[in-house]
Amino acid sequence: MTADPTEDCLPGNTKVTREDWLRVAMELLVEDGVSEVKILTIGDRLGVSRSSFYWYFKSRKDLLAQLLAEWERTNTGILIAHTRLPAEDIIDAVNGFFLCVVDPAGFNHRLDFAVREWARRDPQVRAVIDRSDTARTRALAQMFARHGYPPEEADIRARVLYYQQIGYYALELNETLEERLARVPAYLQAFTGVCPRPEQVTWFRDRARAFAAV
Amino acid sequence: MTADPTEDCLPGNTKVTREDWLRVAMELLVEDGVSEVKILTIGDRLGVSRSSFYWYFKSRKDLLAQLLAEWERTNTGILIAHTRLPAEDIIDAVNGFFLCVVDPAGFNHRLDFAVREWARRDPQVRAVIDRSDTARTRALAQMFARHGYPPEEADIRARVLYYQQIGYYALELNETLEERLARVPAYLQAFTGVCPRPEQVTWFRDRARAFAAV
DNA sequence: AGATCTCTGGACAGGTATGTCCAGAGCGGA
DNA sequence: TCCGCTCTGGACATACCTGTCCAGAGATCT
Repeated sequence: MTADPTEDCLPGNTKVTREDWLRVAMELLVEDGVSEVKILTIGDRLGVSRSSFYWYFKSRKDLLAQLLAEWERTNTGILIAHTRLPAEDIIDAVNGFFLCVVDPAGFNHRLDFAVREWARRDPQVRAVIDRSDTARTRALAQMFARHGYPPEEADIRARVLYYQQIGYYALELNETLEERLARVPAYLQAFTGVCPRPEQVTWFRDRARAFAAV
Repeated sequence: MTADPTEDCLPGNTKVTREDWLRVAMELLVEDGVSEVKILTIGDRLGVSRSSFYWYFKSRKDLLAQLLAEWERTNTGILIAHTRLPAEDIIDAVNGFFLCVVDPAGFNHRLDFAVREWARRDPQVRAVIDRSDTARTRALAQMFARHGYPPEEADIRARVLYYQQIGYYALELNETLEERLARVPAYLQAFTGVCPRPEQVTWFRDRARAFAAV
């Protein structure tokens, strides 16, 4: 289904690569959750039999471990990087953080929730997530602290901001971009306690719309 | 396993009731998610064969529909009721709302997330959840509005508060009660923009600890 | 050309789920 | 007492998943 009909002349008898298996597995994880990451389903989408899978991977468990590593590398990495963008004041800093949640190439919230759901029934996955959540919250607290908030307040504001973002995505509201953008100044005020300047709101809205236009 | 050894003398050949099936199904939904709500598993826990299930229910789908209705009736009902508790000021009102998330007999966040996870792969469940989320957010906005916040600000504060709570539970942080209670004054300030009086913080902490002691 | 190495298809085994069927167990009423 | 009604156990059919095995297809190297 998703398999390119014009495959790039793979060597030998090869029809699909290990990366193909991983890519489709990740798609299924994001779209339908870990329980739907089935070797049979991926094979069907790729147009090959399951034997190919067992050539590249030891077992389904092996595949899932790769997906988890990929999640930690990308999602947590991207989020933390955005908390460290250069910023003149706290409003610009929060704007920078917001960028990664509206950027389609940034934080993948559907992947994040697929992994959280998975963790509910797998203690090892739970441990990996806990590590990421701690790192993310700390990075946000450092962001507030850099802009003059006392340690305790920086910690609380980091939690309110991070938990709220996670909560927003947990609800899967399917709001339009403009509905969200309309609330940006109010959110900035609520999260920082500071009133944003009009040009800061405009800056963020323009960047967000640019992502959507792509 | 969970079946009472001393069953209350049920009539005829009856070993378990329809309510037993529903109760254990709900336990499984809360603990392990909808994919683990299996007729075989419930039957094992009750110590009866699957035939009993098909006497009380048409199919697994039938059972799941009952569970969803039960969720909507309890979780959303309890949450909205807490937004309408009598309160002298906004701090007391938010305190009242917080009560239902620390009360073990109140809002069941594990059930809420089990249902949200379920909704990811079932559009009909999604529709039911959307209805509840809208009702919950609106009830919170009305709470802020009753205490003098202008409509737009009431809406934003409702969203920050509700999303943050959902986000907190989405992360499954497993904090201790005291860790959470230490942050209560800062949260109240962040959510309302008003500094709580010491006796208001004490009031909530005492109530929360009373629940934990049960 | 022939050997070799990589990868794939199809058959098979084993496990577990739902749903159907029917005989029969055990009270309660005529 | 015996009939009937409610509920249960166990067999059976069907489906779908993972994992194993092995023959063999197809490029590449010698």
